[in-house]
Amino acid sequence: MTKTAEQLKLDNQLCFPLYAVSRLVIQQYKPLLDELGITYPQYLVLLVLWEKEEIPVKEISHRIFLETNTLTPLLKRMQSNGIVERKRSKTDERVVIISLTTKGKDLKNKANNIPNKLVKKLDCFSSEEDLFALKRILDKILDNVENDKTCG
Amino acid sequence: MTKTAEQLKLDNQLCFPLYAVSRLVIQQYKPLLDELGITYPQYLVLLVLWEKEEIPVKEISHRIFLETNTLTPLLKRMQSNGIVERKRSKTDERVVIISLTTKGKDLKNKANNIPNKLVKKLDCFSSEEDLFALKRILDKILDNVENDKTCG
DNA sequence: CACATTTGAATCGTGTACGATTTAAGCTTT
DNA sequence: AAAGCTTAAATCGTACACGATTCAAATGTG
Repeated sequence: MTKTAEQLKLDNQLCFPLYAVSRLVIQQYKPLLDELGITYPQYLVLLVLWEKEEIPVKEISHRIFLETNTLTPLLKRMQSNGIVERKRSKTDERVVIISLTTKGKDLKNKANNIPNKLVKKLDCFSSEEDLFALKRILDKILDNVENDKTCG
Repeated sequence: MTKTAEQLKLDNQLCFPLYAVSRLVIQQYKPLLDELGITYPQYLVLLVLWEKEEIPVKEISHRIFLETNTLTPLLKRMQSNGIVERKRSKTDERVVIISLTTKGKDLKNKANNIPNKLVKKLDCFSSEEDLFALKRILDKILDNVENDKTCG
């Protein structure tokens, strides 16, 4: 088989396992997040807000790499579920500031044990060593994406 | 900061970079796949079909880890774009067999250079060494998922 | 052979993703 | 200060994802 034909085999693809494992891990989160009444992308928003209670949509977008056209409806759903509030900035009317409600803050306590539970679930599929290596490589890629905008 | 609080910081999550990088890589594919008139999940289906021209939906599902409720509409779109055909199996009326049209087969030639182009794009973000390690770890995880169904 | 169970697709509902466009507010430049 | 450019969200359209349910065809069991 030629080299290009070889490369077109599913097993030789890099993106495919990345995509498959990403979805797999999110599925592992599902039952835990169901208890909090949130989805995985909503969980990411909360991770950001638990670090900084008030933040513009744009900054959330930048932090978790999701466009505003994904975030706007997502944040509206979180608002109607009583988790966050949306208000216009007084200094710049274009900016929408997202903040946590009391309910949103309280969810942090309920989420405390999620990381540990996840690690336990993932232990079934991989060694801790590999998971560390995985995180290191992925973080490096994201760093490069952030800093090196010349090649994209 | 306590250990659990520390774990709830975005930067300490494993799944987040996995999810972000997965979407990032799929975005790198986009302009290349646009030329073929297909999406990334459709490309995965084609990778399977280029290896084996006739295959039941169930087997595609098993191969690329997507449920039939995702595949059915996706395959119908591919059918209406003239890339695949769908027909019921004669020996088992429940089974739908997917096969390539001439157009679907021809797309393989157009796709020949995609893997190389992708590697070049990803070189901007990561060393080849890291990409190899990444693939090795992810493949191992998928292997374990396939073989070890006791812990899920 | 009737009946319960299993199985492969399809259907339904909700929630992302994201390119492209629009809208409104701020900024710039003359 | 008006015209033009930029920017932050929102809107629109298309395509996934996936849990839950449905439906029909196959299979297994008494």
